[in-house]
Amino acid sequence: MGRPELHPASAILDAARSLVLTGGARSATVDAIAAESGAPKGSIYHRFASVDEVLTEMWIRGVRRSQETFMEALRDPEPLTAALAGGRAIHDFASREPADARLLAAMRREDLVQTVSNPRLMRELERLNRPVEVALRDLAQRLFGRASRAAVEATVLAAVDIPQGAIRRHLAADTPLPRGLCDQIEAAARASLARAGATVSTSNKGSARRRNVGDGRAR
Amino acid sequence: MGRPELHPASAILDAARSLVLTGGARSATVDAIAAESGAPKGSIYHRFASVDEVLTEMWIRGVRRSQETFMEALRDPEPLTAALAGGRAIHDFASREPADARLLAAMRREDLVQTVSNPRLMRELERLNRPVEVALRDLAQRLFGRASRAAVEATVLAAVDIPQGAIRRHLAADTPLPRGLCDQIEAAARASLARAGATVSTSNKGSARRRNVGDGRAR
DNA sequence: CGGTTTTTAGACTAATTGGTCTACAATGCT
DNA sequence: AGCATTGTAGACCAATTAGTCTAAAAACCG
Repeated sequence: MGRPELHPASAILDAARSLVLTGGARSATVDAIAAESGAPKGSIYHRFASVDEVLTEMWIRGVRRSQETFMEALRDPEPLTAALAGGRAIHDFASREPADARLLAAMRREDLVQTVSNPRLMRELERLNRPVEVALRDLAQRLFGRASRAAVEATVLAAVDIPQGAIRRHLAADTPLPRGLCDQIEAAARASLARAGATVSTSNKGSARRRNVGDGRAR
Repeated sequence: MGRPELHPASAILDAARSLVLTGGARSATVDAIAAESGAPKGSIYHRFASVDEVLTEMWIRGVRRSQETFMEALRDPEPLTAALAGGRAIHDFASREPADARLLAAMRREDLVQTVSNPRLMRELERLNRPVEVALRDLAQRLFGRASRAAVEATVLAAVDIPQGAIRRHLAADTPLPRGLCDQIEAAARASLARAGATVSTSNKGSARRRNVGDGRAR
């Protein structure tokens, strides 16, 4: 029913993403998005209430896409395997979807929260990461036998922060990920967890046994 | 000689940085910088040719500051110690200079290069990282006995990417770095280097001996 | 003091930007 | 065909933005 769309929302988001990637967040104006996508301003405002919404939806789309495989990886029954698979999922997503991965490396949630006014999008931004946080909490519990702040932090470090740090420079430079990086990420994540095992345990006064993260001596 | 300055350049850069940190790159307009710093537009344009120059100088200042201690750390005669000290320097800089560290976590060089027109600043942006690259190349040579692409990549991963990845989330959220993070970074960096030792060596057909990075078996 | 230099101060202009509005084109339905 | 619906198209407007310009303030110097 109705006229078929010539410039789908996804194409507009793609154009916005392309602009952000090549010219920074400041260059993604409505006119620039219109020029880049070929869609007239009318069509853009027909789908989105404002530029902020375009940018926010663009970012949310990228996060959702990246979360899919990551969450899947975390479901592995063996917690250490799950943590390392999470890192691998982040690495692989960067190879498979470079545009979205580069976007997530270039923009942070914090950059959007300030400007968004639409309450629906605000809530969405707030809740977007909840499932991942829950999954990581659960993984921390399985890894360390508890979900204390230190345990969760160590889990996020190994499964998210180290992998993201390892790929970020290559995403920014738009160069392929070096061979062997994946293995180095895994080794780094493994070692950080082992090292955290000691810390988390010592703050535990010895009540609950450590699990699955080695003896806490990194070497 | 001449009227004393009421609004020094550094204060204007501070205001710009504060805006970028709290409202994203889009919110750092001349008027906003003027309001934030208290300096009138005239004073801003008296010192800087354009907003782009303000943002670029602001970023360059932050990079310079962060490079100082990092380069110092890399000078350690023992290469493995130097690499780990580099990571520690990045970690410590984030605690000591949170504003600049947060800025560097929020903005990338790539976001500036596109918009800068001043040739002096363009060259400065290009050369800014050279000394660090040279030092890292040298460190790779000392660590792996060569400065192949793989060796340099592994060195940068351990000394820069992993530490930066470990602190980025905390900088974005403006929360203090967790206790024990520094040790976990060190363990991760150490393991990534050990793992890279194997890769770098196998691509070497066995001619030059590995040095200083363990036997290449992470565990 | 009068002259010079540097900075402040902000009114002003031109361009860009976000956003609105109306006319119309292309489809499905009856 | 006639009508409802959905999307295209871009002229148009108001607000913001970058950047200019002139006047004067505040220091130093001889």
